[in-house]
Amino acid sequence: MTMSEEERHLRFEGETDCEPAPLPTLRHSCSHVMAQAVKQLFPEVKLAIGPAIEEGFYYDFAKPEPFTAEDLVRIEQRVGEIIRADLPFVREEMPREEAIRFFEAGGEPFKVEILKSIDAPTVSLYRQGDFVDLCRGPHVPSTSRIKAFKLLSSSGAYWRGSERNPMLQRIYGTAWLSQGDLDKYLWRLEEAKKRDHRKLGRELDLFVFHDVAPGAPFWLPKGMVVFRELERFWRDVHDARGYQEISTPILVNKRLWEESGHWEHYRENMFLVEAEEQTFSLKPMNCPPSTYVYRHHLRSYRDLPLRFSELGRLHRFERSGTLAGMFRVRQFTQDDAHIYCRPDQLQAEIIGVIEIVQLLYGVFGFEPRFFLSTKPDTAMGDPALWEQAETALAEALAKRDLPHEVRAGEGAFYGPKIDAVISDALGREWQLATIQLDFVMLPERFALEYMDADGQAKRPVAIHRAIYGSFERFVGILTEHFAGAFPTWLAPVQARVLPVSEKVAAYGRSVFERLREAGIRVELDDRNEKLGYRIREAQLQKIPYMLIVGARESQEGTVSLRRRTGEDAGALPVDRVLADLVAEVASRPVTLTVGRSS
RNA sequence: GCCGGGGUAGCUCAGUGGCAGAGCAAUCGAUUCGUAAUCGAUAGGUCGCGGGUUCAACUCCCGCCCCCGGCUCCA
Repeated sequence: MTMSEEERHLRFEGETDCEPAPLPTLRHSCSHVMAQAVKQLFPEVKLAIGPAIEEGFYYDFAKPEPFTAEDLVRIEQRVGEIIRADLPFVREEMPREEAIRFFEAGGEPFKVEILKSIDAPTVSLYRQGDFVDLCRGPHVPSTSRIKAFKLLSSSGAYWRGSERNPMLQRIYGTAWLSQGDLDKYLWRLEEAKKRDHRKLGRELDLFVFHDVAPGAPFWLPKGMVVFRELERFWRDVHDARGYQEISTPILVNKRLWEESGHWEHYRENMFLVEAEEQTFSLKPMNCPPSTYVYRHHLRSYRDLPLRFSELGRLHRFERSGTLAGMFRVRQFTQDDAHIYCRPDQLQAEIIGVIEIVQLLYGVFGFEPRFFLSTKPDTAMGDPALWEQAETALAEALAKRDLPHEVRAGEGAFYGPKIDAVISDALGREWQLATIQLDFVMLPERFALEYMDADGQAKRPVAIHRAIYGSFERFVGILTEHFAGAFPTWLAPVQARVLPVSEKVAAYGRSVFERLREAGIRVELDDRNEKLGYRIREAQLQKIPYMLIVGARESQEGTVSLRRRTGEDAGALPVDRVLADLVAEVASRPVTLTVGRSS
C-alpha cells in the first residue's frame, strides 16, 4: 500500500507514477524536463527512471562517464530554457507491444526492460516537445509550471537498486512550489552542513575519528561528559523501573553464535579473533549473551518479568563505503535491555517501555511517532502468539493515547516490533527506539524456560529494546539537533567565569571555586586577553552561561550574567546564580533558565 | 563493496616537475582591558602510506589506506 516512488516506476503498478499531489507531480515533471535537457546535451545517454522523492527528484542515465559539475550547470541552464519554452505535457496511450517497438527503435533498452516486465495491455507515454518518456503521470500541464528548481548533485546508482546490475549516473534535483520554499530548503541544506556533528565534534572537542580506527570514535573529555550525563539519566530512569543492569562479555566464542543462528545469518558482519586455535567474535549484539544471565537460575513464573539492561559495547563489520561519522560506526554502545516475561505480561511490559521512550525523549523536546511492524512472510513461531503480540503492541500504544502507523509485514522473523521516529530541529527524521518482541530467537534457540504455576515448564517471551539506540548515533543526532548548544545539564562546560582584568582575578577565582564545589562544570578564563575576545571564545564553545566579574561585581558579591544566546541578564547575586544553576541542571530543561524571574 | 571527489602545519585552505605557503590556533613578549577577535615576535611539515618514472616528485604513473557525496548494505 505504501509504495516508494522508485517502486512505482519500476513495477509500473498503481494508478500513477508519483503521488498525485501538487508537489510530487511538479517534481516528477521536473525530472522529465531534466531528462529532456540531458538527452539534448548528451544524445547518446540511455534513460533509466526518474521518480519524485522525499525532497526532490532524480533521474538515472546510462552514460560511460560521470556527469561533471560543469555538466550540471549546462543541464540546469537547458532545463531553464525548456521551462521558458512552455511546452505542454501530452499524454499518449499505446499497446504495450507497440511501446516496446517504439523504445527499441529509440534505442532505450531500460524502457524496453521495464515494459517487458509488466503485463498491462496498454501503456501511457508523456511527451513534452521532442522528449517522450514511458510514464503513468500525472504531470503539470506544461513545463512553465515549474517555477523553482535546482540541480543538486550527481552520483553513481545501480540499475534497479541491485549492486549486481550496471551502475548508472544519477542526477539529483529539487523543485518547490515557490522560490521561497526552494530558498528555505536550500537554507536547511546549508544549515545541516554547518551543524555537521563531525565538524562540531572536532570544534567543540567532543570526539574525533582517526584512520587507525575506521568507524570508531575517540571520545574526548568533553564528549565523554555528554556521554556520561546521558548514561546517568538513563540509569536513573531504569533503576527506578525495576531494571537490573548486567554486563556480558564482548569477546565470545563462536559456539554461542552458532547456537543463536548469527553464525549462519550474520557472520559477514562480525569481527573474528583467533586465539589458541579457537574462533571468537566481538559481539555484534547483546541478546545471545544475555540469555546466559537468564539461565543462571531456574526461573519461576513468580520471577517474571526479568528486566536485564545492558550498556553493551558492540562491534559490527560495516562495509567501508557505508561508514558515516557517528551515524554509521563499527563500534558502538547500545542502550540495550532484554525483558523476559510471560505472554500475559506482554502488554504491561510494552507500556512500561513506551513510558520510558516518552520520558527519555521528552527531555530533549522530541515527540516520537510510532510504527508497528507486523508479521512478515518469513515469520517463525506460533501464529496465535503473533496475533496476541500484535494486539498487545497496538493496545499498549492505544492505552497511552499514541497513534501509530502500521508497516505491514515489516516485522522481524522472530516477532513484531514498534519503532519510534523523531524529527530534529531541521525536520530530519531519525529512527531511534525499537521494541521488538521475540518468540523464537532467544526463547527457542536457547531453550529458555520458567516453571509455571501449574508445574509445567513454559517458554517466556523476550522483548529486545533500545531507547537511544546507540550512544554514538544519539550524541551525533543531539549535536546536530542543538547545533552544539547542549542543554545545560548536558553541556560539557556549564559556566565560565570571566574576570574583566587581573585586578579582579581573586574574586573571579572565588566565584569559580564556589560553583565548582557545588558540582557545576565551571571554568575560569583569566587569560591575559581582552574581555571581548574571551566572550567570543566562550560563545563559540556554546557555553550556556558566562559570568563576568569586574570591580562592581566584586564589591557587591554579584556576577554579570551573559547567556550564550547573547542576552545580557545584568548583575545578579552569586547565590542566586548558583541556586538557579543547580536547579536547572537537576530539572534538565532544554532552555536556559538561570536569572529568569520566577 | 561499487561510482565519483578528496587527503599539504592542531584547524580552514592555497600551491606546483626545480628551496613548502597563508589565516586562525599554539608559544614568548608587550598591553590590564566591561559583553563576539589588542599589538609584535617565534615556532610548527614523512605534503595519507608504499612502490615506480625522472638529474630532480608534494606535483606524473601504479597499488593500498582513510575521509566526503551517493548507490548497495543495515538478518
